[in-house]
Amino acid sequence: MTSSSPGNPPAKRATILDVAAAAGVSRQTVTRAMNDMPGIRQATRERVQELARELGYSPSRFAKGLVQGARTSVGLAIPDLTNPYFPAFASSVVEMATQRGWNVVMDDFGHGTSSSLDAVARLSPQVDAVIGYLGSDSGKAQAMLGRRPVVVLDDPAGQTAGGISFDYSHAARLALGRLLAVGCGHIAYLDSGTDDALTVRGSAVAGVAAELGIELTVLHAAESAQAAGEAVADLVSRHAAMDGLVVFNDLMAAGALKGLAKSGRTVPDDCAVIGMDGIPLGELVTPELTTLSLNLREVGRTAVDLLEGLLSGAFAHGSPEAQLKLRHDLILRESA
Amino acid sequence: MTSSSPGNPPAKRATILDVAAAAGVSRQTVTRAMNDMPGIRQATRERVQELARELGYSPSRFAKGLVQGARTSVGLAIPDLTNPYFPAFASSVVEMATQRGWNVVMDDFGHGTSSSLDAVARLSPQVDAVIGYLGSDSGKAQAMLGRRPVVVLDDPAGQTAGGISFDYSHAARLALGRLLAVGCGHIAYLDSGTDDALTVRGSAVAGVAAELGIELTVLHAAESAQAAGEAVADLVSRHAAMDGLVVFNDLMAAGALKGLAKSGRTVPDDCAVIGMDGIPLGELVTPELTTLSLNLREVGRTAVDLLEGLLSGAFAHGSPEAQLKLRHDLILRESA
DNA sequence: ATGAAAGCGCTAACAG
DNA sequence: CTGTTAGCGCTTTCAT
Repeated sequence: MTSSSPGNPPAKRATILDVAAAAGVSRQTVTRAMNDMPGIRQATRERVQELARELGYSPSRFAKGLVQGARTSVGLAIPDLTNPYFPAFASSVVEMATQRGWNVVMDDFGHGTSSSLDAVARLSPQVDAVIGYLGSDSGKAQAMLGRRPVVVLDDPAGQTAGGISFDYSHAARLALGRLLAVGCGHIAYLDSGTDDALTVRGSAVAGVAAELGIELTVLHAAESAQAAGEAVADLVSRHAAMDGLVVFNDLMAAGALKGLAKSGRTVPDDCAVIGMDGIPLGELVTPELTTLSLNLREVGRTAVDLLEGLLSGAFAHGSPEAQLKLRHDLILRESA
Repeated sequence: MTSSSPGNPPAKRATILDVAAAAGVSRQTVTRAMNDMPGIRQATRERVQELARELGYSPSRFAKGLVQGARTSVGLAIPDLTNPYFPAFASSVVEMATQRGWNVVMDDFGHGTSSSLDAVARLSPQVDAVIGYLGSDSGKAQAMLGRRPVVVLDDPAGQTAGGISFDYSHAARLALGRLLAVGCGHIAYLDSGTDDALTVRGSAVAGVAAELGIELTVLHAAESAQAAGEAVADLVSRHAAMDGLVVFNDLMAAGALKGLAKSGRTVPDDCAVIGMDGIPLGELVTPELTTLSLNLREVGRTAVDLLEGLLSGAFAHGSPEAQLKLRHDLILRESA
């Protein structure tokens, strides 16, 4: 342990004045000692630092922020840290933010019944900006933040200061093209969600399929590997001819692989499978997953760059330059 | 967009005084309006709120924190968000912290060359406490934080306010017992790290093996699935008799499964494999991974409960009651 | 229902 | 090299 003896009650925090008094100097001298500023004798500096340590003094971040105009802190709102896609994204955001000396306050609204708006409400008093997967509530989130910029991901129509969306039509063309190329004649798409409403990805896939004259079977499952596996097993039992499958994301695709295996189908021979995301998980499953891959580091970097532009005034809030669109690459592995 | 018209420069933030002036009231009235406090006429409240929105006013968290004595904010220091174990842990910490109205500042020190100490240094000015996987630097981290408590995970000898460690001997007994029970005669353990030094887990496994009279082959690999796969493939080519394998964590175990498959070994028939962690990934790989499972929600809850006790003074910093030990369960799936 | 005064803990700008 | 003064933006008394 440090000098704080065990059992110390949650004693009132020491302030700079306590240290100054203990050292018999002014508080300015304490400031100089603590922040390694010039204009102080080395002996004084050390004595003050020592005293500060003994008193367990640490400067109030509020007082400091108030007077110095804080380092920026960004809120990161994530639906579900349990889907490996999101930590991968979070990781790159944290890295980029750290490089800039920002700090990131994380909120995961996946558990319990809380929504992205709850997350933003919790974050709002703590941060200068928000980056997040907010779904269609992003407009309300921006309203909550006022002038502070929100960068929303994957909500193409979002009314926020900045947005990053994905070119799912391009992705769909890549996937469907591949499936056609390997000779699939009966293609299905597994979307996320439990009702019949298509997600943004879903409608892009459906649109491209129509364009290509593909008769697409669409099915739905909750956004988990297990639900995906069950949905696929069910489909296979009713629709034996299916020989090509595109899945909403890699996590669900991993579940689909399981479901297919349990139904006695071999991938890719009986049925080719293409996921979406490009997370490392895809290389760990068997067979390894062919997938529409996003460069997660690029997504994180883009989000942070965009936010920086918004914060500095280089980009106007809500302007077209602040609406970016990223593309997937098709990574061929074993499943298709 | 909100009322802030596009293209607004990073104008100086509006303060409560600006709003008060615009509304022709005093700043207390603005405070009352913004915080839904009583003692203000409804009409006034609405007018002030409207003006505040128009001006893009949001209260300074520093001024507020200074005067109110902040909500607590905890730093979460994580080695690598890319290993699914850590986000799973982070997720439960975030959930528990959110329940208490705390907010969590995340730092991932996995990328670049930064260390856990760098992370703590970045976090230190921002937080009231730290929870994290800090390795053996935890003592220095506690020194950096002074009186503010550090809860370190997986550093049994750590000199911190609180600690949570794991009973690896118990885990090792479970795993080696299982391998013996399924008839393994040549057991290996794959540890994390590139030199010959054993990790805490490694020495527990070695100790129990000795206790049980097992001649254990120990190998090392960097903490990634790929490195683990290569190490195992290499071992198998030199040591064909190996028929049982315990692995440092599930991610590496997943890689080991790959390595074994590529070497033409069938799991579990040719070689049984047991991982450690119990993350969902284990159910997605083929064959599904038998593993020493930690209840991650419990770990997160325990860490946050412990921190709460430390913060409130219910537990003395560094006392034995603040050193907790958790146990793994053996979850039998397909790989052993 | 509203306003005035005081002060949270710190650092920047000047003194000395 | 050290101390004094002022003020960051807000909420808490306490008046009115």
